[in-house]
Amino acid sequence: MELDGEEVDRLFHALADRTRRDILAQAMTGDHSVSALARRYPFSFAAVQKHVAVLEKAGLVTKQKHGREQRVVTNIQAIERARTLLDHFERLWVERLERFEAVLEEED
Amino acid sequence: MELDGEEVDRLFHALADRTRRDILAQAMTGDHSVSALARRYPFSFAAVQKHVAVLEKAGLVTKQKHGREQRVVTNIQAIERARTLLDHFERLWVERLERFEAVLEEED
DNA sequence: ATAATCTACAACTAAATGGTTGTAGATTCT
DNA sequence: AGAATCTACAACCATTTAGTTGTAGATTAT
Repeated sequence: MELDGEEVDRLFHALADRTRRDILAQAMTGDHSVSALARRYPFSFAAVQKHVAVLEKAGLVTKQKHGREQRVVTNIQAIERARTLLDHFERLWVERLERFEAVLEEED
Repeated sequence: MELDGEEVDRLFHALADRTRRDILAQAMTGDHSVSALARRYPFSFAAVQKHVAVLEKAGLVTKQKHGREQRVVTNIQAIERARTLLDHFERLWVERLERFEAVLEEED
């Protein structure tokens, strides 16, 4: 598993904004159109539309057309992906600790 | 647990850069000074120093002075924190699924 | 003592980010 | 048919970001 790549950049960058995290949380709990989401924030429709686009490029959401509306649907796999990446970081740390403990064992 | 706040912004933003993720991975596997880290990248010392500062403000690393060196040490709790935040997102999604399933049960 | 190394920080630049307004095409409502 | 709604996208602006070079203070090595 690679910890580099622009895909990962986009994923964490999308999560690094309060409004986008809130939009994502909204989309997690129910289906909302872009304009329904936009009404919840003190920003223009276009601003919220851009945030959704950032989430979409990060793979965190997709859009489904329903008539004139565009429903924002979460992609739970992208969250799993982010978690897996963090797990790999943690493992590096744990493995180092284990190596350290192995050395202590030898010293006995 | 809050999913908002500038602290969280800083955390995910720090992770949203390939070089910083790599620096973090290096710091996870062993102790390195800032200049030792800087030598591994095709950037100036100052650039790497800034990346470390971003990681530090995000709480992902701390610095420990050893003589003229500054050792970069990871703070595993910050990674745990990020994982916990992602877990909360996932839970929103799962809870929604459960509500949905409960409705289906009722219909029987 | 002097030179080399490590760090901190300021000043600068180009590009990206997050917001705005405005225009225009689809779709739905009356 | 005409009005209202939803979306897409361009153009613009202010701020932040990620890089640079340069200067200066502390510490270590010769």
